[in-house]
Amino acid sequence: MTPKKRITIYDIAQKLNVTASTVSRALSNNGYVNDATRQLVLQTAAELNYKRNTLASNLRMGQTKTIGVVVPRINQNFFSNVIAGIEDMTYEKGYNLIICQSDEQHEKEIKCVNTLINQHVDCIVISVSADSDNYDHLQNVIDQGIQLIQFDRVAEELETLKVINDNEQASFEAVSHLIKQGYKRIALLEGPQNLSIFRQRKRGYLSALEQHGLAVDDKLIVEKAWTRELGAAATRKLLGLPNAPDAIFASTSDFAALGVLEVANELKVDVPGQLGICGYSNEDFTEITTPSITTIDQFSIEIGKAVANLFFDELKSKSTDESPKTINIRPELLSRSSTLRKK
Amino acid sequence: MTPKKRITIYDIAQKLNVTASTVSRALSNNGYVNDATRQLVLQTAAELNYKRNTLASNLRMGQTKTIGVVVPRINQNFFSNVIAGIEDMTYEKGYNLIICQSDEQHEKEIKCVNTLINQHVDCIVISVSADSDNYDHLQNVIDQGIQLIQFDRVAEELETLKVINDNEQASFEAVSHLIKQGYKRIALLEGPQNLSIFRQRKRGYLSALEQHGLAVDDKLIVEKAWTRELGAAATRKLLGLPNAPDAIFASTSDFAALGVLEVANELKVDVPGQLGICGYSNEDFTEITTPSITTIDQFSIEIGKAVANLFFDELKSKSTDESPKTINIRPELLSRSSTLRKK
DNA sequence: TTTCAATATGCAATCGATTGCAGAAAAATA
DNA sequence: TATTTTTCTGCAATCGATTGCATATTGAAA
Repeated sequence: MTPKKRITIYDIAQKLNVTASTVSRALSNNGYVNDATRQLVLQTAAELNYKRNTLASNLRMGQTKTIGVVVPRINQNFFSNVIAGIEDMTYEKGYNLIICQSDEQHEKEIKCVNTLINQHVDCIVISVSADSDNYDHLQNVIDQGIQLIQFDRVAEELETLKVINDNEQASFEAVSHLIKQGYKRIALLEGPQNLSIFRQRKRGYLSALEQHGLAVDDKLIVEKAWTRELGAAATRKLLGLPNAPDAIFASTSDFAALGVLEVANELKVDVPGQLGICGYSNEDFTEITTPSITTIDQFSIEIGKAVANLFFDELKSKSTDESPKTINIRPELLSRSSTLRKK
Repeated sequence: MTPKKRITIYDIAQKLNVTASTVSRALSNNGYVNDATRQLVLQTAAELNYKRNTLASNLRMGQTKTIGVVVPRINQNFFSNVIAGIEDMTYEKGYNLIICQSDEQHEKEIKCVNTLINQHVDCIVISVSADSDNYDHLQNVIDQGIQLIQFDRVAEELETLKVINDNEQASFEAVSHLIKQGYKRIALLEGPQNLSIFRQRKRGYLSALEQHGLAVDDKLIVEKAWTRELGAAATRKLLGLPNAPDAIFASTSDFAALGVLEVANELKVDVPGQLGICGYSNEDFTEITTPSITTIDQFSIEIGKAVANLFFDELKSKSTDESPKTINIRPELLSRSSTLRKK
């Protein structure tokens, strides 16, 4: 790779015996330029294969038309769908996405956010990592005057734009559904309680039990069971209890639910007959397993679109006085075979 | 959002009664700076919450420490894993990734590439979209002096660094495996033949048949069946033939294989007894289906790492004379239940 | 013909960080 | 003490695009 000299507006200017100002105006279609001159510039630019240096332009304009996205995992269905949703809306408007992965690590999340700040992105979109409990880095984003939008896993205490699911409601519905199907001892696989979404899901679980007059049994609540492996391990333990559950609500993720299902199949426990299983987030595979897994659709693509729309709305309005908006996307329970005892 | 004035090195300089040069040297640890001064600068920078403006820095340095990645779909397992692999290696070295999605559209791919060129990324990594057959935009990348690395779906005629799978070999092995399992009429779901990977896979299929003395039946070869839906449709057609196949090699993707399996299950065709199914690329779900699907692991994360390593190697060597390297990652056949007739 | 507005282009500063060169100060050597 | 070397800091240019202001030209209206 010879680091070739790139063509700049000065090269075009020189060739046409005009100044860079004129070339710039012609290219950006800004201000007065003689039509003949403009045509010449455009033509020469094409001939020389000129590419605008976005760095220089952005530096001058103080605006990058770039949105930074920080998610725990790029390759998790929910997140990649949200990203796809964002991309869908921002692409048309000529915005770019820089995508970072926090790997569920607080330290890496901080680094990602700082990089994005340094890159002068116009907006940072984030779903915080599991082991985050300090949000100085996000406060920082705000202090730097960068638009901050949180989605799904949000730090509630920060006053920012947010796009969230009604997790408590969805969780309530899921557990109510299980109860209506005749399940009586419903276990909960819960996520890290420093994340509000998992607190909300637990709340939904508890209030559904209460509303239907079922007692809460702490032995049926398993902490931090949110991977396939942890879901499997939890299931082994739960099914070994003297008074085993007849349903497991994997409020953490479908991956956990998959772990549950696999152990159930292995132990020849009939699903949904002896054990009901409900997951969360409608990963693709939930439809394919035998039996298919009841889960909750979060409308991930819509979340992404909502994020993008929030950003553009805010751009237009510029109103600082109102308190920041929160968009609530209503999730939907998808009842599938893994919980359908009654037809 | 009040677009606040950000702190620059000039602000720090002013506060300490030195020049920006000194501040810059202190912050980047470059050249001579008195130790006391350096400490002061560092401290003041922290106090004022200074963030380096990467745009300005990059403009000056002519290097962005950013790698652009263009893939057809972010949310396809194979690609997100490759990205994860790249990220893994580049993150340590302080490189950023800008990720773009071509949505399998040639036009969008061109736009993505141009944006990345404008952004002055140091390297562009790409797996071309399905409907690409013209590679001027890639030639352009090279002409602009930007390192270009192709992976998986590559334009063979372009002399660039490449990381590929031995598709022909893998395909050959898969079909040989089917033959050894006693399947005699093996259908092929083939991908768009403008992409070399699909041509190679077809070649592997053909040579395996030939080598084992099986005749090629054109009726068993279905064009462009590479989504779940198309795979399903193809299967319906194939199974309706007077002389139906006893195995289907979905060389396009596991999604197509899934479509095949679903139709087989629906029609109560026994898999692997009456019909063998083999997919391609080891998507997560292939392990979960009933029966699990035989497929080919492409070692996607390794591909990503290889890409990153190629880039860094090239950075070091700067040797232009050699012809560009191609790294061949050997894929591996994973035989699972969907093809195991004999134990 | 005079006057004013519209159009076209250039000049020079700006965005923020970096760096070669030069001069000054400090330290090391003769 | 004189001389050389090393360290420290400032000046000013640079990266490439944009834009306010000034000047020049053209055309239209008075």
